[in-house]
Amino acid sequence: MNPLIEQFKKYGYLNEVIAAEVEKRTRYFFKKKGEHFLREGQHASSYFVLSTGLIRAYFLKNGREMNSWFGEENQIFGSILPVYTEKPSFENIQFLEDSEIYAISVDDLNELYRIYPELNLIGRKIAEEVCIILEERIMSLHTESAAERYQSLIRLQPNLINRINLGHIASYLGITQETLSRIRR
Amino acid sequence: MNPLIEQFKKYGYLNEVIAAEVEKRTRYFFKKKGEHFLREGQHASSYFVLSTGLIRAYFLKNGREMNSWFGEENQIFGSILPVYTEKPSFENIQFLEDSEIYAISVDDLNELYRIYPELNLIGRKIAEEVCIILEERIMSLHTESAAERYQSLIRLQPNLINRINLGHIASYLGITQETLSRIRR
DNA sequence: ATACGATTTTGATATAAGTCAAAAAAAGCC
DNA sequence: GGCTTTTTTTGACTTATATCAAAATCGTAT
Repeated sequence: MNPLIEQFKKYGYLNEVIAAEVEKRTRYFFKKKGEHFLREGQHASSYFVLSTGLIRAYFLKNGREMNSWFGEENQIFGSILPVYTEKPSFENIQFLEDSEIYAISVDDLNELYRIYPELNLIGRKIAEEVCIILEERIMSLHTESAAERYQSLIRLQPNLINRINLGHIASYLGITQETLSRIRR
Repeated sequence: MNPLIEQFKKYGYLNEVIAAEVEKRTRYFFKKKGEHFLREGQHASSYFVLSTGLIRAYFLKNGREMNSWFGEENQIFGSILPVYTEKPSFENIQFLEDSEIYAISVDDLNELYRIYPELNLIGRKIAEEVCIILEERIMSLHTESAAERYQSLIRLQPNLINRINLGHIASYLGITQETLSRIRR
């Protein structure tokens, strides 16, 4: 069973017919560290899962890269704007380690939502969970100091600290690398 | 047709049977300015729509109130945590003007999702739209200065500026009232 | 119109975090 | 192992925003 289907099953019952249809539309990729999966401006996008690897989403602000999120193994994710709307992505998705990805395109998924309406339960649950995660990030940015945001990241994604360099983490937290270095000390 | 059903219909097709079931479970409230609709710690919650009025969601941080969002007429909203999970709300919802509300409880809604699985399409679309709005707020908090966040608020919810006092807006932006006063000048 | 409470503005000073430059440390590479 | 490149830390100084206190303005009821 592919890891994408495994993730779907966490959110609700997926019968064998639909699972087979998802299987048929799942694409596997192997990507080297540094390669991109999605570029700013693209419309085509997917939900995807890493069976191994690490990923970051970033965008450009005044010519500088800023990280918007990181993804580890066995989580389902996608770029919100192109997955949930017709609008192009404003973010880029890049691999920080060699990675294996299982992905289903938005077009294929929308077709399945249409043919098998009961799949919308899983789609709803996923979007609802994304809301929870986004709200937690909003709270962190809204109410916490730089040092507190760093603590929150450690609490929510403890592995990241050892896999990602300081500059990437600082830009995710919305502070400079120098400030983060001072916080850590 | 009640305003809650009108909102649902924006997100997808709602047949007459389901519309009637929603109608049956919709509750109408009239609330005076200053009254609360939801208190921190409550589990019971709802999706709701104001036909007239204005609402704020706030929480306590170090004994101070901070506003997390504002709601105007003819938008659907709810408190994310109690609506999308079993967890109690960390926020309070209070009316800033006399308001008329049409609400459906999470329990009733979940029952309808179960009986009429096709309703999950609308539920998915709503949650997906919430994600878009939350992501926009994250971008604002993550990348913008206080003055830029104020501009973003004016762009996204231009009416609020005239209906809500400075202190409330400042706390929503994550700055002090004094700073906002200086930005405005 | 007047007086009261609520809201907004102003001023002086303090603090958190940013910037720029350079040094130190760590990771890759032949 | 020594050399290069990348990453992290340190230092000096600047800027954005917070804090505390007080004054000014606005809104509303009498």
